Amino acid sequence: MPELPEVETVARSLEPQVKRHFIINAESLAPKTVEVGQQLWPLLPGAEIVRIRRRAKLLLIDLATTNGQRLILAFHLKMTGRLFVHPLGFHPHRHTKLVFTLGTSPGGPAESLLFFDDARTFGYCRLMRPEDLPVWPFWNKLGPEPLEHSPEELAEQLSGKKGCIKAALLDQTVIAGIGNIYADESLFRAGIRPEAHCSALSKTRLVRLTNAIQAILQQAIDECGSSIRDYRDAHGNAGAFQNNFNVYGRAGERCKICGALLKSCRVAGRGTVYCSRCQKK
DNA sequence: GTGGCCCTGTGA
DNA sequence: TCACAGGGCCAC
Repeated sequence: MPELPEVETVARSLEPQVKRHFIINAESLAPKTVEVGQQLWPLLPGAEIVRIRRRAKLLLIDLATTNGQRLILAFHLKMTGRLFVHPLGFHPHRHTKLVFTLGTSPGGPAESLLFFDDARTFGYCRLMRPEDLPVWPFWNKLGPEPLEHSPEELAEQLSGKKGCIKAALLDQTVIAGIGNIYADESLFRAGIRPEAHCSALSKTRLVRLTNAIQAILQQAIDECGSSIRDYRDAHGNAGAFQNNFNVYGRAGERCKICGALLKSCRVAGRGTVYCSRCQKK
């Protein structure tokens, strides 16, 4: 569920709570959650949290160890991953995968707890050195950030692709950070059918689409993301953008623009909702 | 290209 | 009870 706006919101809400804090202890309650980097785990105690940032749907925690080495904790929240800061004494529950004990000096005392919870266990974390990032295939292949390039540049990314436009939007190597919700919402706003072939779309329509992507992602960030059921920011607050959905989750309801019944189908293996009157191939 | 897999909570 | 939700990866 967390897509670009949700991960951005988590990063923004997490940073003021943990930046310049030190990891006193790092405990993994579910070994599979740490996909890569268990051998670096002993370096975590004493490490300072320098920065929280986002790339695509990844949340990155930049760390400086006691001997000045840099480390990166990369989280993919997938559908149900959450990062929360809790007061000391807060107990892990059945979905808690990682517990970081934090303090404001390297040797303690402990002052707060950072939990990584994940009900569906699709999420993961990788502990890496900075030089490991560019040789991580997933990272290496990520496409451009949709809010850091012009609509024309993003349209160019989509223009040569084979297959349907929704599959291209979900492909993280084409444009990074878009998932099922924002793909459907962007296609609706641009008046394009999800199953339209990229090759059949004019440059004008592709630019209309990339403009829609930018507007929707920015509005979603401004509203702290979309909360369907699981997603919360690092304070536990829900987002508000779900109130603006035109199509996602509204199959069988009326189009807000034309009143037609919204249709659902499967495109690129994902549940897809669209308006057959407002959206053309 | 599609479909299965990972996994659990939800709702019909 | 069971379909469904879905990001990324993999086999086909």
